[in-house]
Amino acid sequence: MRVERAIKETGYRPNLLARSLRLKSGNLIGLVVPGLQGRGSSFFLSCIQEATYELGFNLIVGISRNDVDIEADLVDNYIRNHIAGVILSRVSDKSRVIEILEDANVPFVVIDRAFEHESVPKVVLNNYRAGELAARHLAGLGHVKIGCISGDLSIPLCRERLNGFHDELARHGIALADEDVFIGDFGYDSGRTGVQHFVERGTSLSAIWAQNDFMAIGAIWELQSRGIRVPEDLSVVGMDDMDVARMIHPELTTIKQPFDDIARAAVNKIAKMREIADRPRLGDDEEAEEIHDEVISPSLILRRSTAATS
Amino acid sequence: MRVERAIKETGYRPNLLARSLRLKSGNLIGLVVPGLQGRGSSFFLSCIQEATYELGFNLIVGISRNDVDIEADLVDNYIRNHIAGVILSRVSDKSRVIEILEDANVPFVVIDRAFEHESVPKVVLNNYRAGELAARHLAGLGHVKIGCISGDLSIPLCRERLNGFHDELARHGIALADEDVFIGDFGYDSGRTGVQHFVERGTSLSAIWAQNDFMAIGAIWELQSRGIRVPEDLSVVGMDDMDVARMIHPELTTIKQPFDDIARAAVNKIAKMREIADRPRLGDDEEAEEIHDEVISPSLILRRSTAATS
DNA sequence: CTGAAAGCGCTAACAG
DNA sequence: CTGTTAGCGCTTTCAG
Repeated sequence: MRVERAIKETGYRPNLLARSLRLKSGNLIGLVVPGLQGRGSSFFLSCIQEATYELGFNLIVGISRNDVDIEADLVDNYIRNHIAGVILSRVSDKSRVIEILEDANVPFVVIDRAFEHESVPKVVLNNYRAGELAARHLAGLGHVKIGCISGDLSIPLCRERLNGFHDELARHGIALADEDVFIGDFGYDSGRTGVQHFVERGTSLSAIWAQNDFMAIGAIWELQSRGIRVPEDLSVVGMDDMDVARMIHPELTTIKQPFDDIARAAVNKIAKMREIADRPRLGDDEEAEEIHDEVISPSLILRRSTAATS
Repeated sequence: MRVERAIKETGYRPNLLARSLRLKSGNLIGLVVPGLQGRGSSFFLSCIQEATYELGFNLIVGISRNDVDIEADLVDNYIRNHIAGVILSRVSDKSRVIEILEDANVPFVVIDRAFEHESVPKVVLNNYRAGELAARHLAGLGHVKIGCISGDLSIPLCRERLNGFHDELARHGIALADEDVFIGDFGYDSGRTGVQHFVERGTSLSAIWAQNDFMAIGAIWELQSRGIRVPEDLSVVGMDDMDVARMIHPELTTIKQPFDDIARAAVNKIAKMREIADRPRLGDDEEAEEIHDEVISPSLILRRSTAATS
């Protein structure tokens, strides 16, 4: 009582480190991403930071640069700092971090990556639905000769997107030929290469869906520099809805990936897992508290890079 | 000796939290940025993360969203986590964080912001030189009617850029009229507004320098949508050399801000300050160990958005 | 050179 | 309800 008043009056700030040491869990949440360049990572990071801050956590950011050793090192470091939880973005199959985290009994969530067999807590976009949305939009505009610039099909996420795209086109009676699918790497340059590929093969596409905005922008760039007008001659749809989607000419029609929802869901999940771990186990029937995967829905953002066939 | 060997063999990982508590300084470096959206923050962040990682630190990222209270709260939180040092990006004049950090005796560096009177450790771009480079390039191409889309002139950094631009033009016998300087806010939209402003006033510019790439891209967008060709009718130079500079049509000639050098210099500076603080003071003549401000040089990146006057 | 002990600032458990 | 105490895991200091 007396001491409490004194605390208020002095404006006392507890030493969080000592607290974390004692509690064996601190106020730090760790994020591991392969890189910050290529994708919408910037906005995404911003959303995660906001979500962590709102829940009173600090965010540690680590970049693995697609190196599983660095990745493991980062996570090891986090654990030794008594991290409260870890958010893993697009971890590779060879990654050891999942078991490291499980061994250390640290809550974690995988985002932006669909594992096939492993059962890990995750928050993912409904990628199949993203493909469907793109296909429905293009088919609705009357296009029948449609191509896709995909990511590597060994990545489940890309496969799902392509499946959704393919299936929805089929429902409209449109076939997606293998030669009309170009495999890119999510970079701007591979969008350009994709168009080069299509043009050189002499295919007469009237619409293209690229599986992210950067490839879509690269595609538009290459089309324009070859005198092919967008959308008059060819429609292009992107994916993600990055800032740049509005900055090019014509503004890019795209499938929006709601990064803010994904970020918030991931942080909330970790907070919940930590809570459950802390709670004293009253009995085995607590098993009902199972953590479910979160699935987030994409949506179509209509701009000016698509048009109806004439 | 014996215990050391045992440590090696067991693969023992020290608890960094306990270590930090004991040492009163940990392996965390904090970064405070106003936001991650608008500017080159993504690449910049990536560089800082890399630099911190190489020196064995973890990076905490905080976003102040231009709110001085959030900013202070973030820094307070860092301090209570025994942060090893803090990198402040573009702190405002009203910011209290500087004194908070000084009171707590925590090493910090200010980047991407030139204070006028305060003497704080900082790593800054030579902004005056950036203006000079843009002016020299444009003047060298034969332009004489040249405009500038600047940032707010109450920000010293913007003033310096404009001064360098103005002075170098003057050296080429070119006057920069007040009405040919538009004040933007570093956002894409204000680049568009700037061009609208110039066009509506009926000024017949043949070249524009925008103080960042986003404004430059907005300007190009607006010019193109009004049927003004870049660079045939009007040359545009940007600043920063963001990824998007290569993604637009025509590719953007710009003044490169070497984020990687700045990031590395900032982290090194903090590491050095911490070292000095730890070192037992042998005498007052140690004052020679003064920390100097680091000044980084910009450079011109030649692409396709500028051309000689015909 | 090795080992024991103190203490960083906190919380949880226990005694008054 | 208040106050004391032990201990989180480390480093540093001081004895042996």
